[in-house]
Amino acid sequence: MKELIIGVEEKLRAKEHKLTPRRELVLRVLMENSDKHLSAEEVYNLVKVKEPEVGLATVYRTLELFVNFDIINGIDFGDGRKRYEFGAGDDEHHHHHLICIKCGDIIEVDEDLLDALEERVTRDYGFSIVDHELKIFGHCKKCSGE
Amino acid sequence: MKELIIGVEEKLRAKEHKLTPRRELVLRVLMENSDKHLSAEEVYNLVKVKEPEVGLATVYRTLELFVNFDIINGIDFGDGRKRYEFGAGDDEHHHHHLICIKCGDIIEVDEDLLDALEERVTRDYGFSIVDHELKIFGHCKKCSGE
DNA sequence: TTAATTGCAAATGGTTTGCAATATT
DNA sequence: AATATTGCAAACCATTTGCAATTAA
Repeated sequence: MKELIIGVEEKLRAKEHKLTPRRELVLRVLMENSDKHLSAEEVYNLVKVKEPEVGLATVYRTLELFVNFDIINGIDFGDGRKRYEFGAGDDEHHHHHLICIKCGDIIEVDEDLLDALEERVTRDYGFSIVDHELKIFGHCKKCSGE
Repeated sequence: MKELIIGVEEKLRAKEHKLTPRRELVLRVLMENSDKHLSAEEVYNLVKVKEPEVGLATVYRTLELFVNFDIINGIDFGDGRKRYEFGAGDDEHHHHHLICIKCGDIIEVDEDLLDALEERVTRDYGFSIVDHELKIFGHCKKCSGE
């Protein structure tokens, strides 16, 4: 926990930005919910529990800042709002999402299963890959068993 | 061309909907640009060339209708608006997209390269797959050669 | 004291909706 | 006549932005 916060602080300071109390609050909420994929408004509501004075715009600006610093990244699960998760960091380790279309649960698949596919795309299409995003929709174990 | 239109008409009629002149106009624009991924507003502008009286809401409603009838599907390429393409139809044949982050070009990859991966997800996560969506971001051949 | 951060309210932009007018069955 | 479709303008909703007040270097 603590180390992560310090890590973020250093990351920001390295480019002349700071981890203000408000930003740290946002970071803490993200950390405490790293198993979820919170939307900006959900972060806002959770931040407000700790500090009711914080404005929604600040949350949006902080999330944008964190995205730009590769601390988190934003994903779109098709529900009309961006959601955030801690990024894979600099090590380019991607992960994928299984989205249950019944209960809305999101299951993370940590292994990167696309290596073979990426090779082919690179070779056959002359396309140099920077990033990818795989979403698999279906029914999770719980929801398919009924 | 003609056959596709008739096919759509039958598809709609089967569930008591009709292919009105306005809807056929939208369909024609989509067909004439099936190599692109038009947004609602782009469709609207192209429809207006043929028939300036058409309203934007009609275009949105028509696109929604076509999506519900599995004639087209909407995808989000991360540029803040939905884009549309003819669906794979009933045969469940998926395809993927390579998105050039420099020129914005979208290259379709017709083969479904995810079979092995899907098997693993089904087996290891007990997740029964309904659909998937793979977007690969990077530089296309043209843009990486400079 | 100069620049960055913040809260608020207003603006934005893609999309949806209420409603009255029009067209279809 | 009863129902579906359409255009228009207004509403919606997540997100962004202008600005004045506050805070930090």
